Amino acid sequence: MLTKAPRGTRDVLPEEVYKWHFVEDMFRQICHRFGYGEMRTPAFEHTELFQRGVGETTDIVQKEMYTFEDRGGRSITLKPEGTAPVVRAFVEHKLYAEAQPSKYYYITPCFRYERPQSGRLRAFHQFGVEVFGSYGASTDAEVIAIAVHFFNRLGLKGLEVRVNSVGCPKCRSEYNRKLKEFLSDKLPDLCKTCNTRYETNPLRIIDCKEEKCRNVINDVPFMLDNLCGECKTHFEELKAYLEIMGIEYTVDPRIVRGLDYYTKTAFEIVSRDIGSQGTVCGGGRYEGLVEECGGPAMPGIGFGLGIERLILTLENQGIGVEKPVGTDIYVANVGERAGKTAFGLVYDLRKAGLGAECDHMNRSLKAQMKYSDKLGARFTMVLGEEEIQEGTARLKNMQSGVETPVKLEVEAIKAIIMQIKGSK
RNA sequence: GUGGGUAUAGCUCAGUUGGUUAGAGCGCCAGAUUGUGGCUCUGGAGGCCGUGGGUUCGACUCCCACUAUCCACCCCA
Repeated sequence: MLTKAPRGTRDVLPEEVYKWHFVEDMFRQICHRFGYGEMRTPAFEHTELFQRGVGETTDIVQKEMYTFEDRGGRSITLKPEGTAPVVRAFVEHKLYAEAQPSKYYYITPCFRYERPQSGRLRAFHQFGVEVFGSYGASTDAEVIAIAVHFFNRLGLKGLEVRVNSVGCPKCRSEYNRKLKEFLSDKLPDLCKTCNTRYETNPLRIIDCKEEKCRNVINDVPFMLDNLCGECKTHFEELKAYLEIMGIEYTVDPRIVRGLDYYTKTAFEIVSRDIGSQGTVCGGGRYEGLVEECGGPAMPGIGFGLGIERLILTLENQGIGVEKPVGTDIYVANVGERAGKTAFGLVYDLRKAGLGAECDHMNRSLKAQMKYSDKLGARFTMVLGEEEIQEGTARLKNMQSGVETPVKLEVEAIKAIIMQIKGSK
């Protein structure tokens, strides 16, 4: 136990963390370009926020939350998703008083108690964006565009954008009635979870994967075909805006997000390269959530994007991320006095902004050379009595093997190294 | 919560119908004449064979349980 990370969690070690840096930097850059500001919220919130926000009938709230009582007797929950906390912060800081729309992005860990499998962890990470205050479908399209552009910039291929509309409270209750009517005499043919759904959330039945249910669902009326005028217009506009940007998509009337708060637009972006948990990005519009969380009646729209799934897709598509070279120069030493000199020089080089390294293991020169090679150092310099006496040494370019004489001064060494780095 | 697979060195994996000192490749460390890496060669360190029971003269090998892990369902990112 002591030496094992808890089930469903993973360590990201230095040998792969550069991939995380790469996607994080890219995501930040793109969000800033689209006019989104970063929001950081705590890893945990009051349990009630998720019960109200995510919805009592959802699997997440019913059986997947990490909930505990803190020492002050409060019920606390590790965040299972990113939207509710951002909504809470938006309301708490009265950001609705600012000029609208308000646009935010976040990078956050999330926690859900589930059976781990490929692309599914108990502690995982999400990129996300949320926009508040805009009813227009152009906003929905912009949000989708962020994700699409992000994936394109990373060089991902074969991702499919699927869009749907799940209607608003008005047309959905109408539709639910129609749906229940349609299903009323078919209940015995549905699975047991769907029989529960029939009462709690009939919309979810059309998303069921059970064989027996699918047969029934085949000619079920879709929400998409029963939208009210407003929702219908909104969906048509969304598609038009996507076309303006040249974003390819498919309409999938079966998309039903598992979070209760979605209205109108629901979408997902799916990868075929990472096994059965293929949804890399999922989101939609939520017009009642801000009010539900104690704020003014104000719409929102956003998405969550799974970072582990994203990196999995990257790897499975063979997209290499260049591993940054950390060590510009390795200073090897021969003899004890040289060891001290090298140690001091390395500190000076680091202060001057270079990645520098020296021996800590009392190794032979040969072993130090090997080590320098393993570090991937751009240059290696050997310091011995002779070099110290003369105040000059040779800088060996580890790729070409060429040695260049250089004065033992930080600026002189840096000049040569920067020349090579700059040309890369 | 349900189902299936797997568990041997740091990593990837061999391991005979159960038989005595458990192997390989990679990695790590050290050497191959004086102060120079990558290739090659030699040597070395490193295993409660996931944990606990059972069968047996004897278990890495067979049986059971537990745990972990992987994959799928479910759900979702």
